[in-house]
Amino acid sequence: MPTFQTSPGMRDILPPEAGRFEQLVAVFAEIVESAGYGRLNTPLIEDYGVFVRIGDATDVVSKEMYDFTDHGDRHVALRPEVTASACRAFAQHRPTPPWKVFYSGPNFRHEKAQRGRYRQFEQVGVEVLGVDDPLLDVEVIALAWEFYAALGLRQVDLIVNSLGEPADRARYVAALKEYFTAAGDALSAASRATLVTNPLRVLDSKRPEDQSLIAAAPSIADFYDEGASAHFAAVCAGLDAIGVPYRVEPKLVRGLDYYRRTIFEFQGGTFDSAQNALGGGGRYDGLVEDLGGPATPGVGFALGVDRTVLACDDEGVFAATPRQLDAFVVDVVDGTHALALTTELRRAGLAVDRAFDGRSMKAQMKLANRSNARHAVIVGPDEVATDTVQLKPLFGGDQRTVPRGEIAAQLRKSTSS
RNA sequence: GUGGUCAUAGCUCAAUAGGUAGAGCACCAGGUUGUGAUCCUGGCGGUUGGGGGUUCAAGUCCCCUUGGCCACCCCA
Repeated sequence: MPTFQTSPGMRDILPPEAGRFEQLVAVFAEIVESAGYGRLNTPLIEDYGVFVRIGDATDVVSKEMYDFTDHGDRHVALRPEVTASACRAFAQHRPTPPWKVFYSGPNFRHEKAQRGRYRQFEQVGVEVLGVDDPLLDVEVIALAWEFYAALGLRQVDLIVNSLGEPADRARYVAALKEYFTAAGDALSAASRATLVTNPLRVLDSKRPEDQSLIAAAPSIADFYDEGASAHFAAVCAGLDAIGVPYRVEPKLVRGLDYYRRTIFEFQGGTFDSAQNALGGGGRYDGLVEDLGGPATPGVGFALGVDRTVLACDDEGVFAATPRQLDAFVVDVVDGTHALALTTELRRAGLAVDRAFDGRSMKAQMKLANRSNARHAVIVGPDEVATDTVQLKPLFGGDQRTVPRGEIAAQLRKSTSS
């Protein structure tokens, strides 16, 4: 048993899996950069207060924050998400809107881990600040949609809803409170507690005894004012126009307090568990202001990379693909010829590996095979004497003798063909 | 944080009612001295997650502990 192992909920991601994560982020970056989004890097550690705006009543803040007091006696926290940081950055630097940014990186939540749910988890996401247009909501949703499609995922469901304007939401919350309170003991004890702290979240209860009550609960759709109603209608019409399939779910609420109007969530169809959300987002028009900036509309999403990768596994898409090597140098003389050859070939722009420790030819050939290189470049006493190398294709084809000076050119030729 | 469940070689798993731990894969080395992916042979490899207890004897029973998984809480 090793003396040390990863902390609970933390994990190592080994090659080639870590490379796969990297590639996934690259796919995401390509899509959003092509749409005019620029990368934003914010600190992993922020003032605790930045994240409190996510919602005092949410567990994310009340009990799952990785917070501590630093040596300067500042109350800080590891970020549980990036949206609040992005808004803080906007308020601090005041870039000219519209400000379209994307990010990727780790976030932290101190909660009990499960598969696809770690204390340190990766997210990719976008945020746009300074635009009220519902067509932007559509663009943002479409980017996430295209991302899943680019990975090859097919079983992803898009759920959308609107929480209305703050006043609508307040009236709805009041109505919900009244409705569930009237239900009395018919509502589970746990949900009755939730009703006090965060009434909207009662709709998210998965307790069987609550389901019929939830189904008959008032619908947010009946509380929109004209503006919110028009905004949401425009979002739906936009999605229709570009052929992004979605389902309107009036009972969809999201956990964070800052959401206003449009909210959406992507669910993985292959997950046979409650942990089926791949990502989600929405509008958070008041957040920048809450963080001390000017009143600024905002919309964005965050997608969980860990679960997305699991979804890819389930659907058998986006497999890890290690770098294809051009050649593997086998030196059965003393290893120094491999040193010279790998250096020369790498300088020539080729991807090349070799063996060490003076292993037998058979062992080196096994390594060459395992490396998945296209060719083995073999150097033995005979080759040294004649200033040549053996070039052996590892995926079929005849081995041939190549003058030492031509190996780079030969390799490049067979690589490009 | 609560509950359930599991934990044996690097990996996937075996081991009758408690009786001194096995296989496959992987890895390494050979198969008449320069060539891999197949095949054959051999080898390395575990104080059965850790600690304590019951017993003549524990991988197998009990307690504690650590971690995974599942559900809940909550959330991406």
